[in-house]
Amino acid sequence: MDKKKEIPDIIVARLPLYLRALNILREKGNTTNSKELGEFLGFSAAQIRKDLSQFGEFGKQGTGYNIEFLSRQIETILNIDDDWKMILVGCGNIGHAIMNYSGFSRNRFHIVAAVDSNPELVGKTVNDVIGIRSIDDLQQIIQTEGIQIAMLTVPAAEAQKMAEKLVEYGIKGILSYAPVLLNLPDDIQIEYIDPVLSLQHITYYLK
Amino acid sequence: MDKKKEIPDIIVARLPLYLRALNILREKGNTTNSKELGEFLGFSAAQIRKDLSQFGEFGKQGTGYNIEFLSRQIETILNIDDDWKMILVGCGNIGHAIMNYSGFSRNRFHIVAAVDSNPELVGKTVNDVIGIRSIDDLQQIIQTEGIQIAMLTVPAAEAQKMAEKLVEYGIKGILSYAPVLLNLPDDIQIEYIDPVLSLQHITYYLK
DNA sequence: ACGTGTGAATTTCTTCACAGCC
DNA sequence: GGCTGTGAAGAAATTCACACGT
Repeated sequence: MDKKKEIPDIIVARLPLYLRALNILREKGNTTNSKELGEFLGFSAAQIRKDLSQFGEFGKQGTGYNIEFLSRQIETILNIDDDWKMILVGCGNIGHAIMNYSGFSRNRFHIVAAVDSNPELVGKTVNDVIGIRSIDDLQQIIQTEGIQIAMLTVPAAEAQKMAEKLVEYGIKGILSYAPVLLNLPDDIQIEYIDPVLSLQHITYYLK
Repeated sequence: MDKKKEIPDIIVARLPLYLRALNILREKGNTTNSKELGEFLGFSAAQIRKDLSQFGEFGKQGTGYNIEFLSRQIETILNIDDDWKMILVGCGNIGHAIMNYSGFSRNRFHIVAAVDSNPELVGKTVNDVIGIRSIDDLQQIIQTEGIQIAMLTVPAAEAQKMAEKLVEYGIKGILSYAPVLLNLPDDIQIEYIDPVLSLQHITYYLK
């Protein structure tokens, strides 16, 4: 969020979509172009070109973009050309679903630890891999494993306090499933997932 | 998406956030103002006023906004002043977590049916309320219950085909958890939830 | 005095259109 | 001929700043 802030966040947010499109287009050949990519994603060809040009010159006139090459470039830009360790904080319903979801590790995001404050859950193993540990071990886990990303699935009332602890222990990015706006230092990256907000957005257009 | 389209979608998308903030500010008094609301959400006071002014004059000079009144107004605008029925399509991990999540019905979004194509799941009851039914009953369920919203949690490869069926049977809004862009008629409202995209956005700013 | 609602100014984002290279 | 990368133009979103009602 420093030298990086030159590039508008709205553009950064589209890069993961480009990547996803490329992963599908890859099956149909080894090059693509801004028109095809745009049609696939519902953006204009010009926007695709402008966006990508912020980061370099990845295409060739007359030819378009080499899919493999462009994918690699975007992965590098997004810092996802290497593995990330994550900790899951809160092992209720959502937490369990997350532990059982293979999509994270398929994309190089690995849940290496899970904690919960409920003593009844501590010690249980989910998915043959992740053993739920006590929240008292939080600091130690984060620091010995060198974890930078947390997924927060605790009740709304506890989210702020827990997020502050995570930051204190060294977490730099939080994906929060709790329906509350977290108030944290500016250098902490936060993303929210709240399906109720999405539904409320949908219903505006219904009826 | 018709007469409504006068108002930019980017503004509509903020209304649910305003509502969420009001629900919390409610505990501290019965009026608020654009400055307080803005600080709470990280928006400018001017933006809050501009946004709300698109829909009416909800505030009073010198006083601000009555929280109860404003909440009701926003609920009406978003069409969430009444209950909505939803169907859950796909009862795997995410589907199960959704059935067990009370946040939907707390916000007047009720899962009234759940279907899956896996015969082993059909007949099972989750959360004492929802019995999983066969995907063959999809059309009949949607039409007899008059359901307009679906939550789609099937594998990526099946999402497009399933979404088309849902639309054919009368669904108007889809909240999709599948990591694929759905290609559907313009009058169908779609929102996506994909935590991997959120993580890839976070990592851009890390390291 | 306080704080809304709103035109006007400003900033940001998107599209246009074309020179230049494959 | 096809398609990129990019200044310039255009559109959209945000902020400013203030008249006006309470």
